[in-house]
Amino acid sequence: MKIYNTLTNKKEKFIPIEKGKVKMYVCGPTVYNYFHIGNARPLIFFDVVKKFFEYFGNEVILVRNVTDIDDKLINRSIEEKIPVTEIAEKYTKAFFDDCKALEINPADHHPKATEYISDMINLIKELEEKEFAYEVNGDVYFSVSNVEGYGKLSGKKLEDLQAGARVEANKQKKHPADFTLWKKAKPGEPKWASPWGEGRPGWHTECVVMSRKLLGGTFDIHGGGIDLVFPHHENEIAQAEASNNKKLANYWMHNGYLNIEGEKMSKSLNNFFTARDILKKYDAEAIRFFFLSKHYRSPIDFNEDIIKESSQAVKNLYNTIKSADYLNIIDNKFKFTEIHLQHKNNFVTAMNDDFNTAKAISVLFDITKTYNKTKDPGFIHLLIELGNVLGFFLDLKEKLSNDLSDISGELIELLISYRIRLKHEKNWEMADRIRNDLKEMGITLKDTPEGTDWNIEK
RNA sequence: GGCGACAUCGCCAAGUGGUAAGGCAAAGGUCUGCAAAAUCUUUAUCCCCGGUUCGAAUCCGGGUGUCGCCUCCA
Repeated sequence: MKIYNTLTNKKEKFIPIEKGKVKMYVCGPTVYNYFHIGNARPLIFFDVVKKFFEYFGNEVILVRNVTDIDDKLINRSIEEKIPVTEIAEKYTKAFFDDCKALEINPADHHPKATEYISDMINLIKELEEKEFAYEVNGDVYFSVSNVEGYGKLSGKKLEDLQAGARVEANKQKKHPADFTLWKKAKPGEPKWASPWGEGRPGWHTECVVMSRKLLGGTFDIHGGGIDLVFPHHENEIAQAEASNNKKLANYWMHNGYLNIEGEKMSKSLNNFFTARDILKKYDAEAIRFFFLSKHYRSPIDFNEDIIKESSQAVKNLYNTIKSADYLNIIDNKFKFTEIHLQHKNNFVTAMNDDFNTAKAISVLFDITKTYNKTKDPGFIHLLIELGNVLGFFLDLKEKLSNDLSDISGELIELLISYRIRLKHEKNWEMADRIRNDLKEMGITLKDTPEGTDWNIEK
C-alpha cells in the first residue's frame, strides 16, 4: 500500500503505527452554512479510504471535527439574526443529514471545538511557557520564527511568505506569518474566560488538541482539502510539534479542488452548488462515481453533463446486477475461484497505489463485462463486494426491491399480464401503449426471454 | 513577485521508460413484433519545440496554455 505524502511529496509505503489499526484525522466542516458539492469530495474520498482499510480487516478510527466557533459563524449569526450556538446547531444537523443522503458513513468521533476550549487554553499556556507564543492586548500569537523548519509541509519559506505578503501585516504580530492562538472577544461575541482575558480560540488549535486526545500524540493519517495545507495544517504541525516534540501525523493526504467551469468554486463568483441541491437532481451514487472516477489529488471540473454521464454509468452497473436477479442470489454463499480473484487482485492493486479509484472503477466494468459473457454469478458477488469498498451498491436489498405498496405492485403485474395477452394477439399498438404509459409514470418494462421485468426509474 | 500542480480520443479519464485501460456519447451488425438490455465491430501516438535513450505520453531543457496556494482573510 502506497500513499502520496504531502510532507515528502512522494508516494510512500504505508506502515501504520500499530499493526492492524489505522488512526485518521480528517478536517471537517465549519458549520456556518450548508456544505457545497466541493466539500463533498474529501467526505466521499476519505469514506472510501476508511472502507478500503477495513476491507482488509484493519480497525480504523476516523475523527472528523466540527468547527462550531469561528468568525464565519459569528458573521452568519449576524446575517441570520440568530445566536451563534443556534447557527452551529442548525448547520451541524444539516451536515449530518447531507452526509447521510450522500451515503457517507459517519466518522467514529465528531469532536466539536467548543467542547475542547479548556484543552486548547492549556495547550496555549504550554506554548507560552515554552516561548512559542506571546500575548499582545488579549490576543495570543504563535511565533513561527521560533520553530525550526516552519513551512515543511507546504514547502514555503518564511522569507518568501514575507516577501509575497499581499495583505497588510497585523502590526501586533512580531512576524507576519505568526498566527492567532487566542482571539480577544469584541463586545457581543461569544467568549470564554482565559488567562489572557475573555475570547475564543484561534483556528488551528482545535485540531491539535482534539486529535491528541482522541488519537494520541502521533497518528497515522491526517487528511483534508489541498487548500488546508497552508496555513491550516502547517500551523497545526508547528504548534503540535513545538509543544510535545512529536510528529503530529505520519502521512498527510490532500484531495484536489472542485472547480466549476474551470474556475474555483467560490461564493463571490456565485458559482457554487450546495450538496443538497445537487442531490435533488442526482443520486448519491452518481455523485460518488463522478468524484471517484478521477484521482483524488487532481483538480476536478464540475458540470452537469459529467454528472449525467456518471449517472448513466452507475445505471449500467445496476442493470447488470438486476439482470442477474441479485435479490435471489444475495444470500447464497459464494466461494471465489482463481478467475474471480484475478479481477479482485486488479482492483486491490489499483487501490494500493495511492487509492487509484479511477482504475478500480474500471475493474468493476471489467467484471461486469465478464459476467455478461459468462453469466457466472460469482462475478456479481465480486462486483458487489468490491463496489461496496468504494461505497457503491450499499443497502442493495432496499434499492432493488421496488418501493411500492403491495397493491400498486400487483396492479403493475396485472397490467403486464394483460399486455402479454395483447402481445400474443399481436396487438402491438395496445401493448406499446401500456408500456409507454407506464414509462411516463416512471415505470420501465423490459421484455426478456424469461418474461417481463419492471423497474421504477428515478 | 514567491511557491506549486496540470495539459492523453467528441466529453470524462487511467497509464511515470517498452510501444495508448475504462466510462459516457456516436456509427454499424446480431438479438427483439418494436423497444430496453446484452453482445460484436469502428474512432487518439498523448499541447508545441529540442535533447537523453535501442526505445518516451512517461526522463531533461525551453515554450505555450489552464489552475491553485501565499497569513482571522472576502
